[in-house]
This record gives sequence, C-alpha cells and structure tokens, in this order.
Amino acid sequence: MAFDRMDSATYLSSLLAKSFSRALQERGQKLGFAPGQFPVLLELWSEEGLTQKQLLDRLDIEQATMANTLARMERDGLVLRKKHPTDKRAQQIFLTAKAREMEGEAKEAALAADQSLLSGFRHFERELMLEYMRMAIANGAQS
Amino acid sequence: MAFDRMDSATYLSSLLAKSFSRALQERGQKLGFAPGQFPVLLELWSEEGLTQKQLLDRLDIEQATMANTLARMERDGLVLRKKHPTDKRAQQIFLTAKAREMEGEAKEAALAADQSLLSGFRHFERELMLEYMRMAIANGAQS
DNA sequence: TGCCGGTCCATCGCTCGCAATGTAACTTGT
DNA sequence: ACAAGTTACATTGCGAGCGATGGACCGGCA
Repeated sequence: MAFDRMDSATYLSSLLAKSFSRALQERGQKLGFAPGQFPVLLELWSEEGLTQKQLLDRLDIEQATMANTLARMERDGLVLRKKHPTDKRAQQIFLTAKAREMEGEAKEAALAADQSLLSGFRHFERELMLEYMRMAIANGAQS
Repeated sequence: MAFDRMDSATYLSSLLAKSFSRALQERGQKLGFAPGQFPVLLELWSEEGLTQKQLLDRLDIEQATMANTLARMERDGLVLRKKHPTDKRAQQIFLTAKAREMEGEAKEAALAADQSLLSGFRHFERELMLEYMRMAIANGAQS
C-alpha cells in the first residue's frame, strides 16, 4: 500500500507542532520562559491566585503535567505557590514580579512565533487554517 | 494586550499534534507500535538494511531521538540492529517478521487516525489543510 | 605509517506530554 | 462523630523530542 507521510495529517501535525514549538522556544528563552509554560502564564496574567485545579480546568493538560510544569516554573522564578487559606490540600498560584513584567514582551514573542511560520499566508488563509485546526481538535476531544 | 490561545497557531498546533498522536496511539498499541515508531517503520517497509544515518536523512528527527527510538523498537521486537559489514561504526536496521507482517494493518491504523480527526471535512478542505500545514512547516525549515 | 579531522552512534540531562498510584485533607451519609 | 468516598496534589515511570558530549572508527594527508 502506498503511504506518503506528507499526505498524513497525523505526521504533518507533529512536524508542525515541533516547528512552532521551536519558534516559540527561541523567542521565549531570552525572556526566561519555555513553550509549555506560556499557556499557564497566559491564564495567570488574566487572573492570579488560581488553584492548580482551576488552571487544569482552563487548560488542556493533565494534572501530572501541570504539577511538573508549575514546579519548573517555581524553580525558574516565574511563580509562587502559596497554601490555600481554607483548603489545606490546595494551593494558590501567584506570579513573581519577573513574570508579571514580561507579559507584553512574552505575548509579542508568541505572536512573532506564529507570524514567522505563517509568513506568506494571506489573512483568509491564516483564518481558514486556524479554523480547520479547531475543527480537527474538536473531533478529537469528543472521543 | 488581548491574547486568545484559540487564535494562536502555535497553541493550536500543539493541541492538534496531541490529538492525532493519541488517535494513532490507541490504534497502534493493539498492533504493538507507538506513534514515534511509525515513521521509522514506514521507511523500513520500503527499504530494509538502512543505517541509522540513512534513516536520519530521510526523517525529520534528531540523531539522539533516533537512537532512543530504535532502542525501544529493538526492545519491543520490531527491529534488529546488525553490524555494518564494512563500517564498524555503523549499523544496519532490519525489520523482524512481526514488524513486516503488520505493515498493512499499521498503515490502515494510521489512515484511520487521520480520518477520525478529519471527519466532517470535505475533500478539498482536507487537502487545503494539509497544504497549509506543509507551507508552515516549510517556513520553519529554512530558518 | 601515523596523525588528525570528520563521521556514526550512544549516552546524559533536560522539557513536556501521558497514566497510574499514593497521601493528605475535605465532604457526605449514617 | 466517624467511616467511606471524593478531591487536590505529588510522585513515578514511560514516550518522544532536543542539545551537548564522548568514544570508536574511517579517510585523507604529510
């Protein structure tokens, strides 16, 4: 049976994710964040003091991954974990000054990463591609 | 600054890759292969006895990743590594009978994984999405 | 011949995904 | 009030990616 990797969405999506991740990593490392940390930062920029559980509900990541990511972020001086005032099992996550200050530059870095791989795309092409991606992701989510 | 994850190709591509990888993993594990091993299998189904270096040249993967993937494939009984007859540094990779026999089913599993996330796509939509992905990947490759 | 630069591969340490398991703490039902 | 069930988080072990480094070996050149 003929099977061309370059006609497989499965294969292409892994290449694509690697490419975007590299693009974000290059830009993010100057600022001091890693690609996997960016979604967490995004949520915390919009609201601090969330618990790990609340972050989990907002992001598409498993609990174990979140715990490890937060540990790395704490180690890297991006985040502080404080005991929850009423629930001793839980913790609240706060940004450090460093993390708070990089918000603008970090978001620009992420936009630049997007842009670098989407250069040459017309506006409607970019929108269509995003829409297709969201459709495929939705197909996967409900299974 | 407003920043919506769902408008970020970087973020969506990572979700997409996770979705496809899961879809392939579910189907592949019954047969006995993992998603990262599939591209290697594809190359070996079309030509056995390649060296690790030749596989590297054909796939978009780093040498360290390849070495580890081949080690896991050997452990899982998919592949044999034999000494290269004339170059003592090199090795030649051969498929086991098990791996050779699963070719048809494995390729169907990969097609099914593609199909499951692309259900609801019209033919031209699927083609367009693949084309956009190839374009973005090409943008990343030349940097 | 013998050395030296380049090549092939393994290994280590890291990120970031996952599932499975363990522990502490909260909640609920009797 | 206490046992039982549920929840929040950490930890472990694995896959699959990366860069960096090291050892063995090949080839070419003096």
